[in-house]
Amino acid sequence: MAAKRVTIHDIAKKLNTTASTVSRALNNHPKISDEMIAGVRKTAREMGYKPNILASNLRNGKTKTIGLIVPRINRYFIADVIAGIESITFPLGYNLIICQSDESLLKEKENIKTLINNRVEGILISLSIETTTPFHLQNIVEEGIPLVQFDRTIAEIPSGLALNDNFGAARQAVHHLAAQGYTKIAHFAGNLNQEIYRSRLAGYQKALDDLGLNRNASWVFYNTILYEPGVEAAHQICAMNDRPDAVFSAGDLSAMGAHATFRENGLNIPRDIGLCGFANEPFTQFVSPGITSINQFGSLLGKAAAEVLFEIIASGSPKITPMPRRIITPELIVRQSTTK
Amino acid sequence: MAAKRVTIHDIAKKLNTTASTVSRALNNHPKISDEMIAGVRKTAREMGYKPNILASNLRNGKTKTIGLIVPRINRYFIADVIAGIESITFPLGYNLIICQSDESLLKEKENIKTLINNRVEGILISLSIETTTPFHLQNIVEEGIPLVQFDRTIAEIPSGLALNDNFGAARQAVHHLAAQGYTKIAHFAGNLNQEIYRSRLAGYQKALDDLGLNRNASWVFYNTILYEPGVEAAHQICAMNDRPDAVFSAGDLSAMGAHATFRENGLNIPRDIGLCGFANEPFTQFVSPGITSINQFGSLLGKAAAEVLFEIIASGSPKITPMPRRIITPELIVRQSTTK
DNA sequence: AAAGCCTGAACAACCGATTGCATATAATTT
DNA sequence: AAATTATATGCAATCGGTTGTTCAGGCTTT
Repeated sequence: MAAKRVTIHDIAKKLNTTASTVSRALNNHPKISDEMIAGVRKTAREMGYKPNILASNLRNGKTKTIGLIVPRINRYFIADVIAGIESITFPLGYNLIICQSDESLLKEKENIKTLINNRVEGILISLSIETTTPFHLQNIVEEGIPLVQFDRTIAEIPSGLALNDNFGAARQAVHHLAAQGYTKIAHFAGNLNQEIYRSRLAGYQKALDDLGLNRNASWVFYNTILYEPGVEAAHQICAMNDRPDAVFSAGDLSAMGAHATFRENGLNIPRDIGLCGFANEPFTQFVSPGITSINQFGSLLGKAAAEVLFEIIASGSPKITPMPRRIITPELIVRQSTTK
Repeated sequence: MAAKRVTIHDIAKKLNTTASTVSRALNNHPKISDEMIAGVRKTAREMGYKPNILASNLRNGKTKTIGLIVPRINRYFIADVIAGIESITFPLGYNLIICQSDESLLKEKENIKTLINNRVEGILISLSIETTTPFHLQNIVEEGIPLVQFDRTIAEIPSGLALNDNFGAARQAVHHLAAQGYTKIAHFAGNLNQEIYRSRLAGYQKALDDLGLNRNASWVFYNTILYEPGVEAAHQICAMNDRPDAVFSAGDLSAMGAHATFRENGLNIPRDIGLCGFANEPFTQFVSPGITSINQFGSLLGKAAAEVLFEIIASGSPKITPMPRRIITPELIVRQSTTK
């Protein structure tokens, strides 16, 4: 059983030729006779030859490997993104090394070191929540490794980008709420260290301005994307004198927390209060009333990120001007929670 | 700018020594003087030396790479499993090559070929839905590559295993339903080509027998794990004269379809009909009433699978008797849908 | 028929790290 | 002081492909 791997030298010996000829024959080199090619092919098959990709890569200075760093794999959205990335890299013969930063800057740095040591030909990264400076990313660029940030990104570094149009999507969501007759719109924001949540907040604010609606500072709740903070914020809203009549949340989980809390407090969704989430998690369609949300097309985002990376790789230099970027337009999925 | 990678030869030249000494120094070989070690370390750092893992692996005949084949990455459960696997492999310095079979036997075969060509040191696989014969897996074993199946498995092949106790969990769920006073229990089964769904069905049947309850053949619905089939089956149930008073589904999505359909038809859950799913998808806790389900501990399963693989690898032979296996005990999460 | 050209294959170096064996120098023993 | 042993390093082969250069033999050209 696999006692010993067959090499091109073994094939060469059997055919009384040399390894170089076998190598060229297997690669359809033009200067090898057709009979030789056929013969090598045949015995290679008979002997169960499998090329050693390591040796080939060592010689060629390639690794055919892409590194991927994500905060955590077990989120629906991220899993979808990974699926999209894989669908691009695998057919091209590239391997994917997947690392989790566990939302820790320290682990993210370690991951980067590992990937550099593994001589990956490119790195795809969605930043940890603790990442607010780009210094460790600088290492990647200095090593000459093509870099693409996706979803959670930071600006002060030259890299490819694959992003959702968070600003536009947020703006669209608020416009939708207004079109449904809601005028006092609150926002559950995320951690403003992160670009994506700043963009969603900005989109929300821009829409209010567009519409001439009131920007009430006490209607914006920060760090409110998980379930419990959503419950908490909803309680506060219920207790307000001048209560908002709609919530646009930067995350579905907090929207879900609010959903449950509003109903417990006897508020009817969508009549008394409208509710819109972000991410289109599967549960948004199953609860009753269904929660309007924003589909991020994770798989598309993953594909876009991988494509941008291969663009950079193909260019031969890790630094092109301008660095390529791809913006995915999310889709507003309207459900009962916002349709009066 | 990474113009050129620093090698041990470069370090050797700078120190007027040889590559072998540098190599030994970096590996703390006992016969190298402390000053030499310190000196090499220092200049290595100064020159920005990064070991070329490819060359090292080629020389050692190792690849430090594990292959993973899953039907599809974008399911919550699978993502969780991958996270678990990664948490074991990464700290050990192993890379993961992740492949998706897209539920296709053909792609699964291709994936296996790719992984063998990549000289992975082990393969973790959860089978595609089309896979009913083990012939292609046989190739892996013949190549001497340690193999572990997890979640979706097939019996007729010697391999490590990491499984949920589907039989026991199903049985427990039905016992729970009976304890709540339900006596006419239906089952939504999956595709019986797959061991996991056969086990769940068997656990269901065993529980009925344990309890002396009626095994009514028309109360078992096959290929009913997705949403739409769940809706369909629920309609059929509503139309029955002798209607079941509870459903144990082998999947959460079909349970969700039934949940919606029963309510549309004016049935009260849990009073008129009990409902239990399988997988503990996030939405089961958010809908109202919450759906009792079975938590599969994907992350634990992934860790178990990886650990079993490393056991086999450590044994030095891909075939040990008996092949190691690990059974994860899922947990019944009781919610309102089954508590009268 | 001699010179030149083509074609196809062999030779050998190389990618970068590892390691068994040989060896020079220093340290120890008698 | 000569012989033995230790210690630290150098040498060279190796892992398995790849590729620039060389070379042998047959074919064409004039």
